[in-house]
Amino acid sequence: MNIKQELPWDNPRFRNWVAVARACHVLERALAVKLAPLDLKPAQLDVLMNLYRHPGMSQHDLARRLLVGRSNITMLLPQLETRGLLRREGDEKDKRVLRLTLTEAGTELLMQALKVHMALIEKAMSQSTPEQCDMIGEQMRKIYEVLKEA
Amino acid sequence: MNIKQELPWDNPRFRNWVAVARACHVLERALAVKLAPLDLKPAQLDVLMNLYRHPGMSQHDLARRLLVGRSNITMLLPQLETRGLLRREGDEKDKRVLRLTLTEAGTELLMQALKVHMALIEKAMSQSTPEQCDMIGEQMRKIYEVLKEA
DNA sequence: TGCTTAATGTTCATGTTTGAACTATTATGT
DNA sequence: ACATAATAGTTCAAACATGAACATTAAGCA
Repeated sequence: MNIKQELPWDNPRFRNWVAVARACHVLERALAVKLAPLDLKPAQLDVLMNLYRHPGMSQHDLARRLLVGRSNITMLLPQLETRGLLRREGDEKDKRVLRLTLTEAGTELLMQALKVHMALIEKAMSQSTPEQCDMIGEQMRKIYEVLKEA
Repeated sequence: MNIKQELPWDNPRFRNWVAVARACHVLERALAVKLAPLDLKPAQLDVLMNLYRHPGMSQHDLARRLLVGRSNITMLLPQLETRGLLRREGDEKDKRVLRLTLTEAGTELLMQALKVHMALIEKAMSQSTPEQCDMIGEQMRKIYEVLKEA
């Protein structure tokens, strides 16, 4: 019985995806190290980034964008709110939802963190030509769309 | 004071990397769901895959390949060993190290899990041409090499 | 209107990941 | 040989993520 036939490692798609996953993983780890001086974790940076781009988001929307459970957000936010990085204010029309916005301090810290993040990404992506880089982004956005609801 | 100038989101490298991270994240989540019927987590699958490719690995080597702490491996292995999926045997020459190998059952389960994993990756990567796919893998391997020791 | 269903956020128990301190073993240098 | 360093693995407590059950509020519909 030839259990080994058609091994995934012979498949270019498999090997190449493994490379993607490893690159992601190693950049995430490096980011955690570089972010430590700011007393910020990658997950917290994700929160700040999303609130900057989408002020007034609800916790539910934030959870969906971060691909994370709602309870995770509930546990994550108090740390940032206590540090004065964001505000949670009840929506007037729908008393269930809490609207999230960055404070000045939150925006300030985000900008510092983005410098760190950006430097890492530059280091990683500067090896690709702009065309390659754009193509990668394009393919990845397709992948996200296909898997988002699977 | 123009804190907002030169925003990362205007930078193609940044936007494209964010797409990579999101694609990785969503595939990882989908994998966790599809693997649940086999009572296997993505982290455990990573262990099985690495032991299949590199039989006789030490726990330390495994930790380094998985980009994870050694204690994580210590906590992870007993679950798999108790299920009879792998063996841990002391090295003859160096009594500190434990050599890891898959059992028959472990190999069998790995093959089933790989079918699931492969199907997901096919779904994701089949949108790219073989040339695009190889280019992506090539760039990602470069990124891994650059960030590995940063 | 009332009743049912759905949505938002929280709580809590469980399982996972991490890093520092620890033991045991091997390597190195004098 | 002996003391010192380094290495492999474990333990433990703390941080973190997850999903189910829950309270509150809103929406749909008879």
